[in-house]
Amino acid sequence: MIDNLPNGWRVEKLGNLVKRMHQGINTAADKVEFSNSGYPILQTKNISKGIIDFNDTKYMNNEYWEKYKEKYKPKINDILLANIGTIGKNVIVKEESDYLIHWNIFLIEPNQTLITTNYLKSFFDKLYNQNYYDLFLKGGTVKFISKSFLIDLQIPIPPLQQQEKIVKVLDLTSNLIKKQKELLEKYDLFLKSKFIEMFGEPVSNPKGWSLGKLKDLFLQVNYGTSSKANEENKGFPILRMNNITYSGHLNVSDLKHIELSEKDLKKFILEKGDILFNRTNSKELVGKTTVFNLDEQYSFAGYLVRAKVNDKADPYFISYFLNSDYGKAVLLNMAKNIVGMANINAQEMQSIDCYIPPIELQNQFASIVEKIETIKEKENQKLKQLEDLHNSMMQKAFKGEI
DNA sequence: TTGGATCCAGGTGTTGTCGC
DNA sequence: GCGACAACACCTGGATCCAA
Repeated sequence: MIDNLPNGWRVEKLGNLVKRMHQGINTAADKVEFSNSGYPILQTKNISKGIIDFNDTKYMNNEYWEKYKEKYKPKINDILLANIGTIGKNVIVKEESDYLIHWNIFLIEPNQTLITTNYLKSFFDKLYNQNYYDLFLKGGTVKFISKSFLIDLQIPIPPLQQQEKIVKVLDLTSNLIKKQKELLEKYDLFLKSKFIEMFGEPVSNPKGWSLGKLKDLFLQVNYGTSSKANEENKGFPILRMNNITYSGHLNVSDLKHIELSEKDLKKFILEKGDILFNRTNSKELVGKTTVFNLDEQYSFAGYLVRAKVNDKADPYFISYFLNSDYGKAVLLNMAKNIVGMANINAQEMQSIDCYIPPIELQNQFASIVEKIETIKEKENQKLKQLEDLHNSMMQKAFKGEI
């Protein structure tokens, strides 16, 4: 895995670079009883977003805390590494706080005279990005990485000063990625606030637009195909529920295909400007809406509803209306829970109350959306380039090439 | 067209077992 | 007895089938 390192570098096993490295408290083996208050026990899910998130933690009482705090309480500059679930996700402990870690997390205290916390974290991140851990998973139904794997993990070690330099370079590209993502989020926020600025809050209708129902704005509504999709790329790509994001964008990174007869082509092939509405999903996700705006020919699945607008409405206006806070609240309230799933049928969707601003104003909004979407596409390409650059830098960094 | 039922996959928490 | 590991259980999102 590691060869041809520059002068001054060496390869060392992780086990020789840490002061302590062990899993957290085994609540089952140690017969720890959880309680509703007391000291939090951090589990994998609490670090899976790359930060320490205390939401949805379990607690232990004072008796257990006193017994286990010495061993299982993280200190500043320790690294917490997920051992199960989102394996390899890790965070640096930056603040002193009273909590313990569950055994699904490894607590790692780097020996700062040999390796810096930031350098080790960068190395863990590189392995995670490369899916390296997947090669060494153990376990049956539930996979995990073992302590022996971590102890023997070979790490290229430059002098401390160079470790800091490498971290700085990698921080540079990861900060650029972070800023690029923030920029993209700002474009979305801009469009949401532009919608409110131009049309007013839907719930109060401060501009006094005429009122109606969504069905007043539709020319045609129909369900997608109920035929089974294939993964052999046969036929047309088919949009499914996972191709519509919660915020109302199309994501075609994961596609299946479907073969359509001549008769079904007209019925199930999308046209630019079609609205897609997710009728069946979990309660929170049902009602995801987007506008189809791609040049290629796509079909759509039966749990999506396609609506074509009449001359009173612009599809972007309706999509942003349904994806507004008001729209989401209406949809959440309307969704009927089936077993594990929720549903809003086409009739119910069309019965949603809405205001109807002049079509000229809606078109003006749509034109702004299209301009922003064009800019976002370019910014997304930049983001992809930055991510490629960051990955390439990580590869080079740990070979001593930067 | 609609929605109830079921299945599957992935993620995560809990419990059991084995070897040192 | 303890730690490491294996397996079971459960939850959730997503996909599909099928009867009405």
